[in-house]
Amino acid sequence: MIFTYMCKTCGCSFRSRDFGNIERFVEPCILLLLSQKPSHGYSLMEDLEHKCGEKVDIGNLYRTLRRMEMDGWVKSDWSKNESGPDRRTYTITQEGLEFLKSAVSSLTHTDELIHRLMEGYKEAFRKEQASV
Amino acid sequence: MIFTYMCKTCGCSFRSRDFGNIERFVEPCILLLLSQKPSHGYSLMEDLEHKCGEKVDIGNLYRTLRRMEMDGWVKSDWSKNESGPDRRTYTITQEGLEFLKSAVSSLTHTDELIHRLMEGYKEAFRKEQASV
DNA sequence: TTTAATATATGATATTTACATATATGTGCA
DNA sequence: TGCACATATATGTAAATATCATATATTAAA
Repeated sequence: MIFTYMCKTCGCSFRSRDFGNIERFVEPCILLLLSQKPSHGYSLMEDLEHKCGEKVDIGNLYRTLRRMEMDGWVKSDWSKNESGPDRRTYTITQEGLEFLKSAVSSLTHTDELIHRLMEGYKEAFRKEQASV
Repeated sequence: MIFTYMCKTCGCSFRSRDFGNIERFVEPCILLLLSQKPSHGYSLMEDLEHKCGEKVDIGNLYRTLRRMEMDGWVKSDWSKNESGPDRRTYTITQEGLEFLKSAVSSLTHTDELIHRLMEGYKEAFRKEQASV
């Protein structure tokens, strides 16, 4: 999800990610899915979209999973697949469960910051909203 | 706000930003403050912490303000200061007000994704929470 | 005169994301 | 057989963003 800006000084257009993205938000989403049952990258891609509302770049997802294994939050093993290429199946670890818990806690704080901004916005633009 | 990870394969430690950060979240916070009255970088730094709960790196803040001016969301003028160095005073523009509105809208979506994750977490770990 | 607070700015580096591309297996079909 | 397509994993490159350090200058206070 990207959108385009126009530079005011030289007129060139440039691209940026859509506003509101939480850095590495996909990681607790992956961990929550894996806490229910082990899975592999391609399947997680579909579940992330349908169950978590997260459209992810598949290349990024595979790199993220390898990094999460480096971090000790998941571990992986190859599993045979009769109806297609073999799969690298990921399982959540105790450390992964602990990070998931701390991530939910951090997101509570993020949520508070969002609400603080939205409340301030509502208060500042109350009259304009009333007139609409 | 940063925290430290330990690499599981080589034992090296490395640093990352704290979890839960929203990319460029400081920008709508700045715009909301400027929608109330024009201000300058150093003063915004203090207001961002006390009114918005956002501790910002001052170097990053000045660079962000210059970028926001490039984007057309604010404009700046130098103003004399008898009790210290002169200040670059920023004023919000109509485009800035429009971006603030769209940012609040995007953050509503971000908020939904956070709540979706937190609800899923609560449901998955209900028993553990009950036993604590 | 030296220190601290105020005030703005940039250089270097690390991290994360976006987009493109490479590789390989199994299924269906013409 | 040859081809397209879905499945499946992975990496190369570049852009965007954040972190940390540092530079510069003014005013006031110790």
